[in-house]
Amino acid sequence: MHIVLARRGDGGVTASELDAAGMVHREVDLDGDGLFAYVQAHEPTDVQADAPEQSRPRWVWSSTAQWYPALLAAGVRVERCVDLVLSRRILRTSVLTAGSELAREPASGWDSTVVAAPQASPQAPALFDVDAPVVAAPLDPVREFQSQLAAIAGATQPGRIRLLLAAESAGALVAEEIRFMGMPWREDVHDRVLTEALGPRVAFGRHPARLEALAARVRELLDAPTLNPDSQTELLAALRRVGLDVTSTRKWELRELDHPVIEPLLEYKSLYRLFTANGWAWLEAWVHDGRFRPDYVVGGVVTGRWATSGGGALQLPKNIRRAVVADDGWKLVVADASQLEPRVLTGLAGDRAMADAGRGRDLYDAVVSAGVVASRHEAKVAMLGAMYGATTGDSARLKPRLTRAFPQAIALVDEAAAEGERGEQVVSRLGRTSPRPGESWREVQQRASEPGASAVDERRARSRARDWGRFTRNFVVQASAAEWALCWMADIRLRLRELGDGSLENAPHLVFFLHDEIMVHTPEQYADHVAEIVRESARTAGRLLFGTFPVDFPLTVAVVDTYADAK
DNA sequence: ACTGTGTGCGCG
DNA sequence: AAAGCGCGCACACAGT
Repeated sequence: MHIVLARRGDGGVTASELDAAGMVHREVDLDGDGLFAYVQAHEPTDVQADAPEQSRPRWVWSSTAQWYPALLAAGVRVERCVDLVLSRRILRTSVLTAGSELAREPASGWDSTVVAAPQASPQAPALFDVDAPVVAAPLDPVREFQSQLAAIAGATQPGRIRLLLAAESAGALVAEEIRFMGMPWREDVHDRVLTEALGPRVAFGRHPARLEALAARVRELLDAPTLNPDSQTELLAALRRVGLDVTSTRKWELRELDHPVIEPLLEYKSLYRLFTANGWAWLEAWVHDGRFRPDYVVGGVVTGRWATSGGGALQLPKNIRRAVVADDGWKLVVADASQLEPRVLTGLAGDRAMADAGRGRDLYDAVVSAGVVASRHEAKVAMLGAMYGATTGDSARLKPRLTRAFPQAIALVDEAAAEGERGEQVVSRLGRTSPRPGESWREVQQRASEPGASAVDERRARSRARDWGRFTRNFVVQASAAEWALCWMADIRLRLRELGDGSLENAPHLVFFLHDEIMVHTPEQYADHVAEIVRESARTAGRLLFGTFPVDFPLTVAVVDTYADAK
């Protein structure tokens, strides 16, 4: 059953209970507290956990980021939802629903809705702020949902798009639950890591001693007493002045140089990065009461990957992962999918040879064993290059061998690239569709095809076309991998509810997600069970995306006290 | 003082 | 080796 929640002008909420055809058969008016009680009453409890499917509601709301934090703060979890804003974005851009009224209607408030995440004080999510309009225009979520149902029903492959929307919405629930619970973060450990590397903390605006010492050493060795080593321009000039033939200050270029300044300079850059990106300022801004609360943006990347806004949760450097420590009596279960993208490509292409090669073992080792390339490193470079569209170097050189060994898989990405070069859209496994190239792209292509086109015009057009082709080549794989990860995580979330008392606070719950990796914070006694769930959910995700096609998705699973020990 | 762009580097 | 995909963030610097 679907229940649509809508805020009324008077600050209350109307719950519209829909029948199987999507028509309203009952409306209930609720105030703030009444909403919590109403939602709680409709959620399956432990006792009803195996109640029939129909009895479990799917909450339909404008956006999960808008509605769910207050429910969580009130102690109410929901099992399933429809996030209308996220769903609409998919439906309006997918080629599977391109013919629907929803896709053809002009943009409305539903498209411009800013899905504001609760900010400022994440540990105390605001309860319903009745004065804050959810959206600018009065939008009717019942009507919107019905319109989306119609679009799905008319889709060329409704099952796929339906699964995608369910996964996207489940992801939105996970993102809010992660934000609500937070990732366990030991401020004292983080401080120790920083102090060991940089020296003791100093006042705001100053640089720690170790950083200052390295900067002084660099100035001395470059004979540049006023050099600001953070200035790329100044640094490049100073390096050239001492006779170093460099074109940039990137570390992989510096690393190749033979000069006494290189070592302290590289160390300076590394420590400076730690200091600015994940130093004490970051700690103060993002960690409170022993929890880091990532600010995920679900579907924030065109491919459907999550993005973050602030906090940099997707870029936590390895050297500070020591600060992620399970609570006393708890464990972290960290799992990542091994070689997710090439395995997803295997499923997309239905490439039996590749599926057989990778079954139950490291895929890159398998490519070596098959005699395709000589080393694991080569296998990895060749595979990634094929998916990213490498044109030079070892990767491009090895590609023909990969093509001979796995013709179907390589043909799939080559075809995606060719479609992109023609300005066409490409589609993920479940229906997420790449954007059309922009106006300027089309103009460049158009100009090159006209009679008076110059060689420069043609070269530019070819170059831009190839650029876009590399994007669409990667899109089909990355977007489908993101779908696998969403299905994986959504299934983990549902299974975890069956452990412990089913609450978030006292039972295993997700605390981190990173493209192909998840982390569960769990009471110690459930850790092994959680590890098993995580593996089982990977099998489920594979079946959801690829049915009976025998591609498997092995995981690396670690039960640890600190994230740093996970790999 | 504010905004946009380029550079560099962290992650997958 | 550091190119071939997708990001966010911090800083320097140039424009206003």
